[in-house]
Amino acid sequence: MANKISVLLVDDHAVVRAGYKTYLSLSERIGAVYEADRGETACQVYDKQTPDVVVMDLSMPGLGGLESVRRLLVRYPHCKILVFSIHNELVYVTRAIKAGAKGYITKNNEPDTLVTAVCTLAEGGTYIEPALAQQLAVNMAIGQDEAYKVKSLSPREFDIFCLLANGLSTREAADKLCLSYKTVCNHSTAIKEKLSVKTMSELTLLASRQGIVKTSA
Amino acid sequence: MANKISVLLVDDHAVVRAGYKTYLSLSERIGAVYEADRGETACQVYDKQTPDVVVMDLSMPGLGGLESVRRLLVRYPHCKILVFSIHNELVYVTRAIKAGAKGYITKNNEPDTLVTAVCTLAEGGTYIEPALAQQLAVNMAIGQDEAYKVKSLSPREFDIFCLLANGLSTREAADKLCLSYKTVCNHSTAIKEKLSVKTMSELTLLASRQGIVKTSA
DNA sequence: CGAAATGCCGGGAAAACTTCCAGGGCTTTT
DNA sequence: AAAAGCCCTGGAAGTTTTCCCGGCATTTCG
Repeated sequence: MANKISVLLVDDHAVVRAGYKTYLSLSERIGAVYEADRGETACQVYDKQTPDVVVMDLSMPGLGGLESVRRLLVRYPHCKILVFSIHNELVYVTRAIKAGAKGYITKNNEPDTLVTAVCTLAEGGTYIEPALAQQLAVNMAIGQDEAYKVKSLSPREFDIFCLLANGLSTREAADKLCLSYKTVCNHSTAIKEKLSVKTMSELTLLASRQGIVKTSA
Repeated sequence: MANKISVLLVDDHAVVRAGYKTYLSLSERIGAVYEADRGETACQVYDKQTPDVVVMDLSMPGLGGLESVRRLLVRYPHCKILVFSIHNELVYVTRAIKAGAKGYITKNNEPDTLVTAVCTLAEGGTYIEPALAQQLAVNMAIGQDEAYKVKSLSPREFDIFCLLANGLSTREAADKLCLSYKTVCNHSTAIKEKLSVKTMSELTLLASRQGIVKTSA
């Protein structure tokens, strides 16, 4: 039997981290559980502890989960990241995988699933929630729908898409991303082209259907 | 000193419930902590245990948090519900309060805040996260009730509002209404002014929240 | 009834925005 | 090394929006 698996939990809610930690500690295969409250600090903790697996929440203030995944991988190309999110939309799954995550499960699972996934990753495998993996397959087959089109956006385009759909003006989005306003304009045109919509309203509606913007509880 | 406060935790994530429970149990004022994994079961548990306070997550599969609040209140008009959500947007707060919740706090708070809120509700009070309560007050003062603003639109403006929010371009809306496109442009400006939004996306999001456009079947 | 208010319609000029095109830098793939 | 894709930017041209204006019809009120 190998050594116990060490885990780094990244989530901005202390309460939530406590819950995960409790469950992870129940498993005999899992040893130390470190914590970080956001992407920025995750790097530092990783540096010190070099955990076997990183469990990353997607929705966090600051960098956000996806960007955190990317940055971690820049510094530690071989680190194994399991994204653990509340979102069960396929868009997020594919984004996470493309960003370099080795696994994706939602928080709706039994706690055991988290342990299983962590172990799988520790052994060098990948773990994607079965239900989602299946949907993903079906989706591939159907091919030509909105989710597919959203997936066709480049990472940068997706960022801008989210901001614009949430009501930011071209200029505000540019400021937020530290880009020229013309750049965002050009991306915006490309996005509308790829999603085959003509107006910003259509774009927002599509985003709403895809669960990328939230309009109500 | 009164009896200890009994609490019912409603959240679909077992992992998350565990975290809350741990923290709640640290307080001497809090006694039994029951759990339910969704709105449907919350009623049953409430029936058996009649807890002093219900702590309800907003985003849940099935009924969803808001609807669960309403249903609980139908059966138990005096039950004290504290909504505990990740959302810090005012929309969610107002909806929760309208649904009959006695308190609202976000998950970004220190765990102690949850305890404080639970105690306040148990004593018959209300607890709304200070930062949000302040925003809400400001919001009221300014008169930013979205529904109210929509009503302030003239009949013609409302027509145009609907068309634009549904994704039509200014020109298409003009054609549809047999108007000069300049007219629609001018109306559009007035509409945005009245609704205090800057972009078409914001306008669409508002329309979506107000149920004026439908985003999903 | 006259006057004022409000809603509706659109023109012109100026400002803002988008589109189209072109180019440079970077990384990954072949 | 070449090709391809993404990202960023700028200029020029085209389009849209804004702002300000006046005209018209209806309603309200002194």
